[in-house]
Amino acid sequence: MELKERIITSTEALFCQYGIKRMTMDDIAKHLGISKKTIYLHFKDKEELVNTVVAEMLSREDCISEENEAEAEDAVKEIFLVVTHLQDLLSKMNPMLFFDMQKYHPKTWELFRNYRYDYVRKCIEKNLQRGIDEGLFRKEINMEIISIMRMEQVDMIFNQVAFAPGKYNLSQVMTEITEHYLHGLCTLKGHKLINKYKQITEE
DNA sequence: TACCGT
DNA sequence: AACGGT
Repeated sequence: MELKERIITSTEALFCQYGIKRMTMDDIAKHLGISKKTIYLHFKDKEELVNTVVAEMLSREDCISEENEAEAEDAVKEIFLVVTHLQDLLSKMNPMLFFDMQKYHPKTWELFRNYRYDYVRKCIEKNLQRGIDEGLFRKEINMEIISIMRMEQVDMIFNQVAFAPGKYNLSQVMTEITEHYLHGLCTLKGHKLINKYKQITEE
């Protein structure tokens, strides 16, 4: 693997484990067994490194979303796949990553926000249309409003005021909120699938 | 690696 | 004092 790629990959792993702030450029260099100077040969400053790492993670998410869409036999299943993937992702990530981004890297945070409002919302709308076409989601819904609501729901999971971290874990909150979302969305035909996939997931 | 500026 | 940057 090329050195620049190695720097990105290794930094991503460190950020996921410890957050951004706690990882100094010295730490990153040490973990790679290279000198700081070498990092600065490929990245102008820490800001640029952070940006590149996050952009890489987001572009990987694009691919996974497309895979989920193709693999799922219907729109309800697609939501289950997305949630499972998100839970897996979150379990490997230190939430500090998000807070550090917000607090110390506003440019990167904006990239992240834009991604959510452009790409993620398109995915949600596509899923809604799919579910309607398949007769699984109620066709009366306003897709724009519901897609925005769904994104806000996912944001809420991180709201530490609403969901005290010690009291609930992210997976549990995510599962509960998703189930509630599906119940408001589905037709009778869709509800049967919720129960079917729920049982499979619980096993 | 040592060093400087913030 | 600690950390980004040289």
